[in-house]
Amino acid sequence: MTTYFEPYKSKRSFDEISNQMKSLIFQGVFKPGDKLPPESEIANQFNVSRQTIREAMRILEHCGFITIQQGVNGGPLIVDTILNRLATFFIDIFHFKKISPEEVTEARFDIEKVMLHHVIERADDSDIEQLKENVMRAKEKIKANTSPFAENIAFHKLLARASKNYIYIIVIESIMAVVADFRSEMKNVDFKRSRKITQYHEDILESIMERNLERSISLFEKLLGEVQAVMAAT
Amino acid sequence: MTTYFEPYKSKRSFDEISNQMKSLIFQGVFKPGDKLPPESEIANQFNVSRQTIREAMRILEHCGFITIQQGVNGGPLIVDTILNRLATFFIDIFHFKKISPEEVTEARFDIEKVMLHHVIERADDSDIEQLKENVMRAKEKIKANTSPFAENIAFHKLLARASKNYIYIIVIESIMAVVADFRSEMKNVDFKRSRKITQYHEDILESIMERNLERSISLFEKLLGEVQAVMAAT
DNA sequence: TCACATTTGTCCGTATGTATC
DNA sequence: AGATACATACGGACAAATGTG
Repeated sequence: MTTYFEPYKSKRSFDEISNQMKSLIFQGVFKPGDKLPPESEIANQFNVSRQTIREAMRILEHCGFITIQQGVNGGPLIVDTILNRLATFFIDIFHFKKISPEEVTEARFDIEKVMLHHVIERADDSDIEQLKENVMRAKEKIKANTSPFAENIAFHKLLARASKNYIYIIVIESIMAVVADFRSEMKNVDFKRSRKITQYHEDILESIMERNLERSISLFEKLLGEVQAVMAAT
Repeated sequence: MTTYFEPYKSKRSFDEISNQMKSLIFQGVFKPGDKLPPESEIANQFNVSRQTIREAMRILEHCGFITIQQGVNGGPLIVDTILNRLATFFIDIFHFKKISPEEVTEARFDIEKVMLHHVIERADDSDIEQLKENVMRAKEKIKANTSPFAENIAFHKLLARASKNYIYIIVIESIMAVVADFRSEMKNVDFKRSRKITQYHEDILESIMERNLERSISLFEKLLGEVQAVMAAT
């Protein structure tokens, strides 16, 4: 039995309002960078109280569609932080369900390896350039005796972008957020391993520039071993 | 420059409160099924107004940690609908970023195929049983001349569970939500193709029971062709 | 069936904090 | 530095929903 009619009004006003605003954003009526009127005026326009608007704002804020600033010329600002929100959502699931690092590493490398097929095919000059810069910055950090961890994480996000498939971007971005979260709980930093990982990244980049799928896959497998060792040290 | 000290109090009270409650849930102090005190009492305990608590509740609700009921014996109830929330999040991204169905299908089958390695290895009797029931229900629907679409979607979610890796469960659950959302926007239902898809599912299940990886992969590729045809008809 | 108690949903008015000009 | 405009927060009130006697 399917329903044919939408209810005249959803149960709660703030749900109705946040949904309406969401669909305006989807339609492109509001775009990132646009400023919304202050709470009080939105309340007037919808003919509801400010409290109701505030609860709707909490929802939109949590979805990554708006941020809110206090003070003169403040108020709700349309933004696009939806990927960040998704990443924190993944981290929440991870804490809640107590997923093991081994599980994450397994799926992550599975997925990255199939993704690599598309990267080898579709990476353009801009992707290569960004990957080069990433490896360069990582090597500089190593020289300065600081950890290249952030760059090593970013390398995989850049790979996902080079696949030109947004699903991979979403998934890898989320998984790497979990990986970073794990690492942030680790006490000791293993510099030797970080250096090895950066070295593999450089080699993988080279194999991508050669469009050499076999080599890149086998390098990825070696990288996996290194990462497993790091994750096991948790 | 890293920060060493947390601020005594985060900027906004409702953020502080929702974060505190989140971590209590992570620690297992509150478990699904538990009932929280009514808003007014929570407000008293935190020594803030009811309005502040309501905004914190909006956040927790949106994260999938609580639902709220009105009336006597109502109030906030701890639940675990986090996967549903994640799925709707994916759908939002999908609408916002206007991802094409082709992109989804490509990544989906890439990922499902690597996942299949683990399914073949790890599927236990309970998984097989559930998959059997799923295919049976789909075939019954076809006999009754109704669409087995819901069952066909569920088949892939069951496969993910059989992989015994929670990352796959999360990812496939989310992607299939997007696929279902797509389909819900489609006008015409192609019964012939639905029937073929269910037939492939039955064959794939058989190959899993045989622990025959090669056969299951090749069946998956044929299934991909069928699904691509359906998605192209959007 | 009806009244009642409890709890969320919504409103108004007001005060305080904060960022900008 | 002071005025302005905005979000944050408080308290009290009533309406609507929902289970109970």
